[in-house]
Amino acid sequence: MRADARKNYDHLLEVGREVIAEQGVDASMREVARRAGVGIGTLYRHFPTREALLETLLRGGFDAVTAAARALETSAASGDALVTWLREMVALTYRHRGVIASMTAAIADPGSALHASCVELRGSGARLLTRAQADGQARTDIDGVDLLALVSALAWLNDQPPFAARVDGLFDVIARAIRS
Amino acid sequence: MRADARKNYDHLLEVGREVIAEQGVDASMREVARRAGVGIGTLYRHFPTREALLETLLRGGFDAVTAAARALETSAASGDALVTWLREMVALTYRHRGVIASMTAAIADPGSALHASCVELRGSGARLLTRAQADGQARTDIDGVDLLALVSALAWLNDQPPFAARVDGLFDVIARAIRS
DNA sequence: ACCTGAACACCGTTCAAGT
DNA sequence: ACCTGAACACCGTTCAAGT
Repeated sequence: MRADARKNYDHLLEVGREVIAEQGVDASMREVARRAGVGIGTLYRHFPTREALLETLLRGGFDAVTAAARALETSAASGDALVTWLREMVALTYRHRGVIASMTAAIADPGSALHASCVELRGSGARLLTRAQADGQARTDIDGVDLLALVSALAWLNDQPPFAARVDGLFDVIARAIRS
Repeated sequence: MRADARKNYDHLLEVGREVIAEQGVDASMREVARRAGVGIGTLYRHFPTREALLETLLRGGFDAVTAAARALETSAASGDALVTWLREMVALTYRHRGVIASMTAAIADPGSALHASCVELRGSGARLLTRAQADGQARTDIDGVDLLALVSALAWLNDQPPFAARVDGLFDVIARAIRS
């Protein structure tokens, strides 16, 4: 990549992160280009679709949680490990408003650039769940998909102004239900 | 209202219901006008904002659930009555994809035409919860807002293709958590 | 190679002009 | 009174033209 292109690429990512932090994942691509002081065509040259920009922005955070989950797999208390994962997932979505919608869309669409990261994320939670279930630390009538659904639901609540303040308490309700 | 205006009004509502059923609450107003065979200005004359059309379309269903909840308040088993209300709420949102987002937006915005209906809906659930709590049929560390949050989360899951198939099972997880 | 911005096909909403 | 559709200010995305 040419030096000027590299500079634009990096700057677009930086500005993109800023704008998404302010306005959520539905922020306008044109707005990103404008703020980056770059033609809209330049943005689309580097990121052929808005999902492509989002993907580059979000993958890091997703993979970090997956990595953290790997570490949790060998921790002592399997029930606590599971709840810690839940908490990290909610925190992840807290950092980027609306990200959970991107995640469920990516899971549903194998063609999405975020698909692999999301499937791994789900797998990391599923392994923690299985271990907790084997230890009698989690109810056995749910699986990894249900787990992701429950954490996604909490994340969604976090994005809804009338409910955001309740998420801490609701987290406990859900966490206790999972540990039953 | 003049006869021709009345006809347009009714037809717009009918077509609007159709389009929202097909495409969810994010459907295009222009599409509604086109299908109704009417100028876009005519739609905006009758419904000054997309929320106004949505409100007219949704209020009936909301108020029906509120009315049903009133009847449940005097039913025998307070715990079962609460779960029945939960089930009706999820069914309500099942009928119109995406309606739950309109509901939380309406709750957050007192200026919304749907605000009153939604607040009443929340109140109807809160009364059923209070009664169940008094009977020892529901956990006492949640209130009406938490209840609406949980049912909204289920409704949201119902709108997400990767999770929709799991909602029945997850409903039980949540319902049991509430009755604890 | 890379950048630019006009162009295309959309959107919600407004409003001057017609009946 | 009411209807119409061009107009405005947006959007995501594409692409011919420039450097």
